[in-house]
Amino acid sequence: MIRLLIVDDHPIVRDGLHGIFAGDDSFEVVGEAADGPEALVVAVRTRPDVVLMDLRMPKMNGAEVIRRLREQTPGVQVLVLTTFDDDADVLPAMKEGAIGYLLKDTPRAELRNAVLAAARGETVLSSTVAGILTAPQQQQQRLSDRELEVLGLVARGATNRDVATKLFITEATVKTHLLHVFAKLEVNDRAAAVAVAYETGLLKPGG
Amino acid sequence: MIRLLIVDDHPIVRDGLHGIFAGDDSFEVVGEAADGPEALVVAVRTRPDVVLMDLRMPKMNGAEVIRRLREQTPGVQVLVLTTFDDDADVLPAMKEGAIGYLLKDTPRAELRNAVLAAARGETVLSSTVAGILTAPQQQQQRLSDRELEVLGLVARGATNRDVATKLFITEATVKTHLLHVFAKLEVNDRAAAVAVAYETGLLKPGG
DNA sequence: TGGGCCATCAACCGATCGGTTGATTCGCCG
DNA sequence: CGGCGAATCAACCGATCGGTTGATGGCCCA
Repeated sequence: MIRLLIVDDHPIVRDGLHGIFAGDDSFEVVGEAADGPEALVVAVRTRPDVVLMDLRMPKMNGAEVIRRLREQTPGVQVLVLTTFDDDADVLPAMKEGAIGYLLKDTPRAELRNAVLAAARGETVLSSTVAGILTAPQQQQQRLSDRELEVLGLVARGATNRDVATKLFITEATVKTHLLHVFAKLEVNDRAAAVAVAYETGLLKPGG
Repeated sequence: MIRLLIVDDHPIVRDGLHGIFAGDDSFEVVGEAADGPEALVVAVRTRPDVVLMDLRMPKMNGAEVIRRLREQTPGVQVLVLTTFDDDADVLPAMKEGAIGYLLKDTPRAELRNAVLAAARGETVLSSTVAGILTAPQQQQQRLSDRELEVLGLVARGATNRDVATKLFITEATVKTHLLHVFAKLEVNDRAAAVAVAYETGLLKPGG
C-alpha cells in the first residue's frame, strides 16, 4: 500500500489523479494540496511515500517545494507531473531530487506503473523528457545572470544604449554580453534570441 | 439530465471532469475525446447538450473545433475550460460561438453551476476572463495574417532580406509590414515585437 | 598558482534596421 | 459608388546593430 500525496493547483486535475488511484488497492491517497506551502504542511501530517506534484504552482516555485519536502520528510519520493512546456524547469527539479518527471498526458496505466516504480526508488522519465535530459545541449545554452538580465531588457525594447544606462555599464559591455547570448542560443540577432528565450523558458510570459 | 461531452488531451483531466459529473444525477457523461477530430466524431454519435473542452489541443485548433461542432450539432453549447495563459485564444473562441469560458482551477461546485447555466443557454465567464473581454485593448493589436507571418520569420532569426526572399516580396514590403507590427504592438524594434508576441500569445512556444 | 568563467571596457567597420513619405492595386463593406 | 484596410513597392537617411580583436580584473576551483 503506497501512501500518496497529490499536489496540484487545479481541483479538476486533483480529482482525476484521485480517481485513478482511489480504486486501486495498491495505493492510498493520504492527502491533497493546492500549492507548495500547503503541500509541506500536509506532508508532515500524512507522511506519504510518494508525492505526485505539478511544477507550475502559485506561491512557491516547484524546485523549492521539492527540496523542502525531502528535507522535512526523509525517504519521500517526489514524482513531478506537468505539461510539456516546462523544459527549463525539468533540470532544476531533478537537481532537487525529484525521482521522476512525467507529462500530464501520460496514460493511466503508465502513470500507475510510474508511481510503483518511484516508490521502489526507481527513476522514471517520460520519453520526451528523457530526450531533453540526454540531448547534448543545455549546458551550453545556460546564460549567466547578467546575460539574462541584458536579454530581458532587450525583450522589453531597450537598445544597447538603454541597457547600458540602466545597468550602469558601457555599451561595449552590453554588446559583449549580447554576443555571448547569441553564441549560447545559437542565433544571430536579438529578435531571434528573444524568441529562443521564450521557447526554452529562459523568459516566461507574464514574468 | 444534461448530456455532456468531455474533450481534453490529458487523460487525467478527463478523469477529473468525469468524476465530478458522474456521481451527479443532473448530468450524464455521454462521451470523451482527446482531440478535435475525435470530438467531432463522438459528438455526431452521442448528441451532447454541452461540450466541455480545452482550447489547447493537438491536431486542430480550438476555434475551428468549436465552429464545426456547432455546424454539425445544432443546439450544442460549447463551454471552454482552459488555463489562464491563453489570453489571445479567448476572443476567437467566443467569436466562434462558445457559450462560456472557465479556468481549470475553477472549484467543482462553480463548474457544475456553469454547466447548468450553459445548458440553459446562459453565458458563463470566469471573472478573470470577463476582465480580458471588457478591457479596452485587443482590437488595436490584431495583426493581419501577413504581418504575423513576417513576425514569425523574424522570431526565427530572419533578416528583412531573408523574409523578402522566403515570401517572394521585396524588402520594402517587409519593412512596411514590420512597421505596422511595431505600431500595433506599441514597440520600437523587432526584438520587443517578438517578446510582446509571446506575451500575448500571438506566437507560442513550440509552434 | 594556473586555468576558466564572468564582467567590464575599447575602437572600428560594414550591414542592417527604423523612420519617413509617397504610391498602386485589390477586395470587402455599406 | 466611395472608402477603407491590406498588401505591395520605392528611395533615402541616420541610427543601431553585429562582428572582430584585444585587454583588464575578479573569482572560484583544482
